[in-house]
Amino acid sequence: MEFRDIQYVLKVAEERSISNAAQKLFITQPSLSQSIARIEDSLGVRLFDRSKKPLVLTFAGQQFIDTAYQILNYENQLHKQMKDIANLKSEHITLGVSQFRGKYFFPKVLPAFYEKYPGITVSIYEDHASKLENAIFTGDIDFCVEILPVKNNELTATLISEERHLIVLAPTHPLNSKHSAASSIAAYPAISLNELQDETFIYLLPDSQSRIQLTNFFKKQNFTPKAILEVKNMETAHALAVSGIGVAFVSEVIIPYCNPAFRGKYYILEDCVPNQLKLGLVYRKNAYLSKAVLAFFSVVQKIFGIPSGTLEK
Amino acid sequence: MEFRDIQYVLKVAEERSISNAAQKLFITQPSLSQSIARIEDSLGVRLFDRSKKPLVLTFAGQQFIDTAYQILNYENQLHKQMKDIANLKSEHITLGVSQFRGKYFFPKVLPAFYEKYPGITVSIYEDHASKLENAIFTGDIDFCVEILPVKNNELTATLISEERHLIVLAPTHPLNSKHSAASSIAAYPAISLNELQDETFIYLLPDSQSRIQLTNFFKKQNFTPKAILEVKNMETAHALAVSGIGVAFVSEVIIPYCNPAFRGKYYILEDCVPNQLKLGLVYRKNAYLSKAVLAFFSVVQKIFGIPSGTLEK
DNA sequence: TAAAAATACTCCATAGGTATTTTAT
DNA sequence: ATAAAATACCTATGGAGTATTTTTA
Repeated sequence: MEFRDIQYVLKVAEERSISNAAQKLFITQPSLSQSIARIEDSLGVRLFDRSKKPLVLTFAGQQFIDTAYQILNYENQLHKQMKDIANLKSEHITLGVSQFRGKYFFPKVLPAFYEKYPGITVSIYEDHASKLENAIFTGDIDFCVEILPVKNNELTATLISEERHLIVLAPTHPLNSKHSAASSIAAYPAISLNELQDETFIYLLPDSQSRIQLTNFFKKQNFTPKAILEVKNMETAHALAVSGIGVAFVSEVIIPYCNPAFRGKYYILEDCVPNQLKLGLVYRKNAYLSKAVLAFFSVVQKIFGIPSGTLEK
Repeated sequence: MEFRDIQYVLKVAEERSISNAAQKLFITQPSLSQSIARIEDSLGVRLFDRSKKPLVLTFAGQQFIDTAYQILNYENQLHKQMKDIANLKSEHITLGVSQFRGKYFFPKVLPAFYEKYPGITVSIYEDHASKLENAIFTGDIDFCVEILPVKNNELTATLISEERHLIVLAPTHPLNSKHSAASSIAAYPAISLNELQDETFIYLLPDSQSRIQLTNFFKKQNFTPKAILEVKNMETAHALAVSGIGVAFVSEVIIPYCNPAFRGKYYILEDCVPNQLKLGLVYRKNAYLSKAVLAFFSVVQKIFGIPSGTLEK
């Protein structure tokens, strides 16, 4: 029993003639005669009563075509499903992102992605950065969005953007008077570590790239903050800095979303490499990336644009 | 896409290993690898992500097995249906019978048939004998039960029984005194045409075998009834004869079913060939007779027994 | 007797096999 | 280092072909 056999039987039943059916099936009559006989033999029943012309279905034949029709139905459905996936009209991807990042990433990316690939559904897995890489290995997610570099060297990444990380001071901070600070976007004035010698630094958790890279810089510069405060959330750090508790090192992405009344004064940390952190799409080395995942990557890259400037200095 | 392919994919999905699946499928690993690759190529999608061991289904693979499962489901159903028909656990036959005959035939035959072949359903097509033969040609029925011989020579028949046809007189008829007539079953006294010279004959319709054979006999004997009355139904003819309207020529089968209070006196018509009419199962020459029809034939023949005596004298 | 189906045989495409290399843990 | 999958190449089964006979309306 093969799909071909079913199609042959259905066509003969439809035409009530082996010769005519053979024509429609683009095979010869003897070949079709043999096929029908072979099918009947293998099933142990006659499907057609040849003692009449035009030939007629037996009871077994009627039952056969009823069930066979269902089979071809599902076979067609199967092919359609696969074709839709091949053409990216249907698919599903799962991606991980930190709770902090999702707020800025998805509103920027998903509308364009859904517009271009309406059939592809996206599952979002939100967790702390530390857990995302693990989720890749368990297969819970196809990839994740993270600040590079990745910790696990079984992983690799595609760079999608660089975002500046800035020192934020309270609007009332005395240091502001020393600089012509811009409080919003675009070019920020530079500030040096020396100037921040007496400040309380508001740190993120130790496993965040933002903190890792900042403290590595401090070590290289033999700089020790006067005091330290540790919080989980970058937005909390920002808010504390704006209220004058200390200084924080935050991504520029949070500024546009922040109510202007609650913004601080922003500075680029002088001579600091990590003032530009790299955002990447992270996945397993040698991972199979479905067409849908690659489609998502391409949409993300188009939206973020080719990262400008040299990053590896 | 063949059923084999589906089974291969399902087994690999189940085992999460091509090698293990190949073992279970009794083929070699390279052969199965090739098959899976061929299937994926033909569908244009990857079903398995080989970048991990044990390998894992892609989204397309999940969709595939969901639908493929349905297909195999219906394929199994199809094979079961055909097997049941081959084993006579399921089938359907349609048979024709005259309205008169059904009353005596089915109560005798169907209980035993249903007992032996509970899966075979029987459709009954009741019509006048004249229309039954036609129904065979239109395909409305597989065969019919009729008094032989058949009229159409495209048909043939299997003899199942002979039934005596008897002259019936009213219990009050003067002729009874000349014979030691038994009013019930078993041996009946003979009566000659001469004795019936002055009787009114109650005929059935001209196309009934009972009448055809009786009137042929009359012609051969140069006998002409004094008067004729024509009715459609043999039981009506019988009832009229019993009530003294005339004499009728009726099958012995009706006697046991008849209330003894309404029986007549029964005689064998002397020297008359048609006093034994042949009942047969009638079907097209060269007709395909399904196993179920043949099963029905065998049950009928067993119940009626091999017809006794010589019929062709 | 003419059209359809069955039979006899020949051929080749492809599923499956063996041997080996590549890949992943 | 080892177990699994992929690749290369070979073999043989069975579906489709042509030619012919048999059957049925």
